Amino acid sequence: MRKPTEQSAERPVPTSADVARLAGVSRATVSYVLNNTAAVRISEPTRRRVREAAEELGYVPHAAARSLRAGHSRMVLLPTAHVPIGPLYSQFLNELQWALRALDYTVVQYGSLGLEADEAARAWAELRPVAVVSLGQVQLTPQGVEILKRSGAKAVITLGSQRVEGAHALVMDQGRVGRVAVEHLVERGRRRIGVVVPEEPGLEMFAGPRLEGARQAVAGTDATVVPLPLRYEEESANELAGGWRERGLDAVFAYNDEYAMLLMRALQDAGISVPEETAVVGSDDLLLGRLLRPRLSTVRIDMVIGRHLAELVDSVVRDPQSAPEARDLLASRVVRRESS
Amino acid sequence: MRKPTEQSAERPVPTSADVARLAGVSRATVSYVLNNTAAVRISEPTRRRVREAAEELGYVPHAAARSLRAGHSRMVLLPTAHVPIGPLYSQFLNELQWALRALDYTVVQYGSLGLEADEAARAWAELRPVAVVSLGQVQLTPQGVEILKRSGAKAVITLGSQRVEGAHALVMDQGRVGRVAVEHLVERGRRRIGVVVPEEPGLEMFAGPRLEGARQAVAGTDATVVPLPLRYEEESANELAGGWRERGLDAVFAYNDEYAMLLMRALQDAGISVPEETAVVGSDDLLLGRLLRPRLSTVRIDMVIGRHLAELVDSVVRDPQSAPEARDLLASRVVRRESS
DNA sequence: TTGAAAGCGGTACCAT
DNA sequence: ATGGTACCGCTTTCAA
Repeated sequence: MRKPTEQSAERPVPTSADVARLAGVSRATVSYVLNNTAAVRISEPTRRRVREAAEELGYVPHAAARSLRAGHSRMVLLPTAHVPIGPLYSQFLNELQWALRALDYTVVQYGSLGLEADEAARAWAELRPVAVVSLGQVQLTPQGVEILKRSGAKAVITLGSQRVEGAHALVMDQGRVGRVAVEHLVERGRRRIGVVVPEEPGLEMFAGPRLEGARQAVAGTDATVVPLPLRYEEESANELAGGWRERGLDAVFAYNDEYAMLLMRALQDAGISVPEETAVVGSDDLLLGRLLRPRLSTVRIDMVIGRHLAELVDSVVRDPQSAPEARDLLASRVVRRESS
Repeated sequence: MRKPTEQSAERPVPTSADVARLAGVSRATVSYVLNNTAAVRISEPTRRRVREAAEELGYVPHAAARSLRAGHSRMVLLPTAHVPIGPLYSQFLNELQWALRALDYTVVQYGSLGLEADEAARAWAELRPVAVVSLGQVQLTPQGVEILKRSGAKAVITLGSQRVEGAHALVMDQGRVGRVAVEHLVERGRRRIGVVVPEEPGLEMFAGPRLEGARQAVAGTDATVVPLPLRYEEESANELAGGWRERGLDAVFAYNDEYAMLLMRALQDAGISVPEETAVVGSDDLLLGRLLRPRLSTVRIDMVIGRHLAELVDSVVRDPQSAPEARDLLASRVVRRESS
């Protein structure tokens, strides 16, 4: 039985030298044993003594020292910021982390909320990650990319709507979400189509392209698109629903299912029938949307596969020239239910 | 104009020695200037030359080397895993990160999905964080805590239902959520009270205590509690609703608002009126719950303030004895709407 | 005001 | 089969 933890506060952190001393060998040997270095043969008894010494001391290698010596790390840095993320996104994030760990990378999310683009890039660069995968929550500039690469990052990959010079871009064509939604509404005979644009910060990078896609969908038809600012609050939705008839709208693409549910309720409370008077389409295919009456039509988004992206990261790390500069990885299709 | 990025792949990462050479000074001087070391006076012209050289080379200090030399880091590690997190949680997380950064800590989330408890603790320990704040998504054992402390972590703080020996515990009394919900139902005259227990993995640590709290609420009354396993799928909810009358239940605490919405819809589809025949209470006070008819009653949970926790982390780091060992930081109260 | 040099904790080359 | 040792990038005495 050992003394309680208060004492351990004083006890210095054990190093490989401590392990070596206890095992009666050199630091080199400790390193060989604990890393199973293939190029060198260590006798079984020695191996055991080293392992036991390490165990006894509670030795854990110092990642910083290791990567300092090695001249590189296997850290993949994922910048994060406050974006109201849905199940799609968080599932993807977990897939990605899992897949990267399987490839022996250390995955670290770096909360970068409130940092300026280049300031953030410097902060990341200090950690000398071998790769940075920006999920598009934090804006990355060409200078930022340059800083990272100068600091040894082999791969800088952006996953978002817009491309950044110097970075590998996985274009998630958010515009397509808006386009298929509105194409669907046009096919259903709708002509005056509202498109909800959330006012919450952090959503612009999704909302803008979706609105743009909606506009593309009506180009060459006699339908028109009307942007509809909306806060995610009942009051805001009621206000919007209040002036609905004056705007003469007969359909709305509501950004996503949550905004759609909010707006649909407000419309119904204002006496506007769905889908007869106004059709409603959301996106993300949330389970909750299926519980409404009428059931909510939605755009189902198939996110990039995490494993796929992990492999891309790995291949770019191994050979920066290897991978294509840009790809589109966002399949979207409408799931019609009852609200459209 | 510089050459495109392909070349920079070859260019070695600039070090403080490179800056020193370019500025025509020693590495020591570079360090003094860039860190604004107060104990030493450097002439203004020299400072300028150093700064310009650093700028020109795109120099970014190497965090690992710095903390290796310093013997400590200011990294706070937050283990994360796949828990379907709501807006409450993610807001809290962002508050915490923001507050810690304001206190000059580097906050890093470490995705630990699928790692065993002690395996995870070792992985974290390799990074030599000065503090680990476990949000309860990854189980921490006393051995894990010991490993971390031996590796120099000044503060190991757990935020969860159960306490771990050696760690500072911020007890989030999930039991209380179940207790107030069921107390409310008892007060409203209900006697056979179902408690939804989600079958999704990762939720046990919330679901268990909530059920336990529900049991406490009926102790000493003539009401009873019935655990109801439920998957977050329509089919599962319909099954549960199908056998509802045979169970003779007149109320249900549905774990949270999402499960509540799912179940309430299934109950209504099965011809069971809410709240007349069965009362329903969720938790988290989601906006969407207010859109249903009847409006969903819920338990509003006031999470710990991020800034508060950040200050606790800081004070424990500065003096491990300073802070109280445990506190309860989860206020919960029922918001009655129409479903109960 | 500035520089030389030691040392943080590992790893890997070169001897032995 | 093992040990000695240089070195990774940076900070910080101590001397000049």
